[in-house]
Amino acid sequence: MSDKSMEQTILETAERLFIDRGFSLTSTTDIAKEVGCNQSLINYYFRSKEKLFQTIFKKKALVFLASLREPLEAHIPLQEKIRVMSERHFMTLSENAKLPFFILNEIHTNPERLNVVKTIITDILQQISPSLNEELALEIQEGRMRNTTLFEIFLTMASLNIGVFLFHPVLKNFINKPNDELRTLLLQRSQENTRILLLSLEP
Amino acid sequence: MSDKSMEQTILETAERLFIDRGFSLTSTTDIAKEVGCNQSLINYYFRSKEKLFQTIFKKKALVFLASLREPLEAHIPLQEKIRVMSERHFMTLSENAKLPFFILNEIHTNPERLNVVKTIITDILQQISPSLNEELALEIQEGRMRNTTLFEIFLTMASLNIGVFLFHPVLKNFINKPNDELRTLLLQRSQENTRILLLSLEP
DNA sequence: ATCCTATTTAATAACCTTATTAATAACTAA
DNA sequence: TTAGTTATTAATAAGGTTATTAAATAGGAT
Repeated sequence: MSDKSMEQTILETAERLFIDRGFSLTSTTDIAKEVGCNQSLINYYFRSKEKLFQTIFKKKALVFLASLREPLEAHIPLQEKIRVMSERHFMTLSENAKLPFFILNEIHTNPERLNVVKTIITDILQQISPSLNEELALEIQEGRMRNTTLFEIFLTMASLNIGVFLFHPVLKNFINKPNDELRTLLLQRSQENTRILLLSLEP
Repeated sequence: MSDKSMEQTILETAERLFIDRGFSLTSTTDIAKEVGCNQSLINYYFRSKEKLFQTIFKKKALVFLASLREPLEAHIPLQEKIRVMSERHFMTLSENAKLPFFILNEIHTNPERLNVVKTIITDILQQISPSLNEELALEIQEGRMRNTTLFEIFLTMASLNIGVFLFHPVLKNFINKPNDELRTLLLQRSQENTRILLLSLEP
């Protein structure tokens, strides 16, 4: 039972509850009840509910954006890079299906949280945006791609990929299929989203 | 001051606060404070916070899906119908930019709320789905459209259009432009989304 | 065993919540 | 004016929230 430290157990339980119900609907009492410990133990280890949450939020924001951090093979065409990015993006989301809503929700209820996300995104952009922008400019100039911006490409990708997971609770109710078929449908949607994204870039 | 009835004032204030902060982060005390009346007046008129909320939620769910209820000209090609739907959809969203998150959030925190939305969607589908499905089948058969489903078309449309508004708080931070330029960008995005949607249907 | 430290619990202060009750105030009709 | 509604407020019950304090317990080193 205590092969995992209490601190770790609290952290993991808090993670689960925060992601499921959000910051404001998760009380430290709930977490303690779930862990099976005294409520004050949470303050003992993490000082405050807010601090505990911040730890988790940062971590999850990183996971949420992880797919965009992974380096891309340098010598493949831009189109291929975008395909890889979109597929990776969708993959990370399938493995963390609850994150899109969680992140969006917490930013919405407390705009301060945006700073964490902003830092991560800015960081990523500094890494990849210069070279991608250059490649994009070339593709456009050579007439191999539509005149567009990295911003638009990311927005399309994010909208298509995140959409599936945000609407999941609603969609589930309109697709009366067993869970494993739903997973197949999900993978198909990754393909379809990538297809649409690339299509949108054609000149 | 009391040219509007107290009941109406409470309703409108509750509407605003609920949409901004959600059900759980809006207390009846907050509403009363904002209205400038006693907290128990809210229960006097609406019996409970829950009932007050339900009234508002139903109304807003209808608005949220209103664009899909508007009838389509019967004799235009399916492609044109889809274009009109997408543009209308985006338009309703721009006029109710906070609704996508509001609806999604409330469904998430209380899945019971899904029933309201489900009823409305089922209703809409019964109205439009048979004829659209027939037209779609024909277009596919004649090789004028890719083999797809109404479900996928709606999912793509919703993802692209709703995405813009869900990410708005984040996007605003990365576009350092004045608000009126932002509005222009928004309209452009409607065009772009429609373009992508129709592109995705080409054979 | 004892002391020391780290962990855990119990008790509680100082809030904030919603719904109910009873007491006023305002208005309306006879 | 008076009686009867309707609208509004004050007071409060019953519960929930987080953070703090002090007390209890456990484990290890001496």
